[in-house]
Amino acid sequence: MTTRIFIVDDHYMVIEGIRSLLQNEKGIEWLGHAMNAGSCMAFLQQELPDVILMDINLPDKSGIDLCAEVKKKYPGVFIIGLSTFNQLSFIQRMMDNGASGYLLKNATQEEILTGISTVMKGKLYLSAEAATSLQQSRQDIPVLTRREKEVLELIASGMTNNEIAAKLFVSVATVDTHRKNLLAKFDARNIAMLIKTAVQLQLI
Amino acid sequence: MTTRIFIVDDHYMVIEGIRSLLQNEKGIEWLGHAMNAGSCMAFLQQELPDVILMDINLPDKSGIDLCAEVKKKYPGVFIIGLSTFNQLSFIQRMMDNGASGYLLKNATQEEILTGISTVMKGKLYLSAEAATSLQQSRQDIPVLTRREKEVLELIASGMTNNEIAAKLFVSVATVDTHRKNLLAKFDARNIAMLIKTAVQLQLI
DNA sequence: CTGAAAATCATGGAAAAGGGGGAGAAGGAT
DNA sequence: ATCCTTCTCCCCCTTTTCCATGATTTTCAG
Repeated sequence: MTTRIFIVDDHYMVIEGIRSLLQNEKGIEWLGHAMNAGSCMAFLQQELPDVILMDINLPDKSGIDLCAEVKKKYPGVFIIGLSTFNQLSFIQRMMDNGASGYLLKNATQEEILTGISTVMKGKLYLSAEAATSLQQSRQDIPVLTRREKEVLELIASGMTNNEIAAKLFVSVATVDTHRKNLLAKFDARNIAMLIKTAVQLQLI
Repeated sequence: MTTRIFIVDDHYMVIEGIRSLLQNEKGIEWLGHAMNAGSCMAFLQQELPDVILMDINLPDKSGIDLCAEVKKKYPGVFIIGLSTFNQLSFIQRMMDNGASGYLLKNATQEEILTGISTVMKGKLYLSAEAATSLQQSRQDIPVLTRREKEVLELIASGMTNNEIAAKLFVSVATVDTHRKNLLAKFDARNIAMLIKTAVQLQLI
């Protein structure tokens, strides 16, 4: 039984690397690649792979969103996230959206094959070396409400509470409350610390 | 005449991708790869390539620093930076340290070959699609003094002027001055905007 | 329909940042 | 020797953030 693989990554070198690593493997059929979310969705209408290797960063849409979209439309497809070591925090969100695991971009041929066969059995594949820091980061990512995200971005853009209140047509007190809640959720002492964390987690 | 290539990148998939793209090219000799700065320097003591393809992010040292180090010890080697599109601002710093050009990680085989042959002639290779945004970003990176960097990091860690002054054994007025200068250099309206920009430029 | 979560608003006070200006000392570079 | 940058320090005043505490209305899923 062969496993049909499709890859979505905007870096040609990575696509070529994986293709090269998998090309002589028995039981693996290479269906092709897409370099953005749009052409990925287009391809899936034609042909359905067993496993999709999906990068976190895509030009037109984040892999996190694309993952949710694909799983909603094609629940049977297994998705493996591709990430670099310093992107581990995003993988968690991808797995919350239905991904079955992730591979680091410095994975060896063996790890890739193990990952593919693991998720094909319906299990999760978590790279051992990274699983621990993932556990940690999982708790560290605050869950923000729609309004909080909005306020956070405006704060980061340099606006004061007054200006934000005017822009959102709410009172300053409301903005202040959101600000306070943001500080609490990020466990930050002040805005400087808040913004630093938020940018590093790419929430902004 | 063959060009001897060496690559430094901590992502195995990228190494494999480039190797695969270059392996059947005449005039290209593949010397091997390193996955960190240390083993790169070790390799260069044994054998000297004509061109090094070098990633920006390495586990033990930044490609920016490694680039300076290599060029100082082996001025004859040409270095091509490897970057993703959202890392363009760092490439400038790499080229200030002696790199002869850069390739995006979504470069095609043709672009890679063109890049290599261009730098071998002693010219700079700038990917056309990215050259413009590079020009722009070049000016946008503020040059900070040693003390300013120090203060910036402490601000980002959530400390107040008072605490920073105590930590650095200077008066609050001094810290305040640095803070003001930072705001001016980043053209930021307040700390939120400052920190956001600084983190995005990876100055923190 | 009904909780729980989210969004809204408020008061008041202490702490910190922002904005303008000025100025002396230390060090390096030419 | 002189210039320039950096680092240091000061004053005054306004704005904004931060903290504590409490409360009402919306929204939305079970």
